[in-house]
Amino acid sequence: MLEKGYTVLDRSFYDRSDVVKIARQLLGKILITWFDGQFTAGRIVETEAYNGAVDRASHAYGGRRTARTEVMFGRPGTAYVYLCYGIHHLFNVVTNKVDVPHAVLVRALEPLHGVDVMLDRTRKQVPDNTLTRGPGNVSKALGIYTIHTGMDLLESNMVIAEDQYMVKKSAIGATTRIGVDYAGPDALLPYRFIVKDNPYVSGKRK
DNA sequence: CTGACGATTCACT
DNA sequence: GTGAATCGTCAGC
Repeated sequence: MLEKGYTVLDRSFYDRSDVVKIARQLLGKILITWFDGQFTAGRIVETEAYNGAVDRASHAYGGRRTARTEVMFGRPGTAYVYLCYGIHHLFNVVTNKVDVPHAVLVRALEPLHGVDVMLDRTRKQVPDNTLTRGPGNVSKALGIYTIHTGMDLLESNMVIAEDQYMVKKSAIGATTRIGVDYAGPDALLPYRFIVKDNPYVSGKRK
């Protein structure tokens, strides 16, 4: 099912303690879904790290464990999808060991496969750089909804893979996270990673 | 049970 | 730059 040359990331990639490092290393990796026989994939060009219990910007701040946040306490490599503003579905991948609620939000992709399907799902006419720009658009283009929360990204029809492509270190930028002003001092942390100059990267901040 | 609100996006001024 | 859309989640009563 996977394109030749794509390798699904192993559990060990996610099963590490430094979520900030994982967020940075996810740049250049490929998010793939094949729902209803429709294959869509894009290269990750923007991520944000959410550092669990000690991060005021995280849903799991203070170890808050509820029905919604429960998947973040689960196995590394699990999808955490939730509804934001009653409209947008945001896709994250859970990292670190069980009971440590780390997660990385995928904020933007560069489309690789299934652009026609993405256009259909987003009801757009032209494949411009807004197609998979911003976390709400990423999920919409790939067909990701809250029903997919808890899915294993190693053994399902939604995975993160890699190929030979590598993002140059000099092309990676780190900034503060978007839309987390409520997090006080933690809003200032450089936990957002982007591929500089990529047209699919969201936001106006550098 | 109720109310306030959000890891956003888009149309409009 | 401003504001609406829209609903699940969660704290509080």
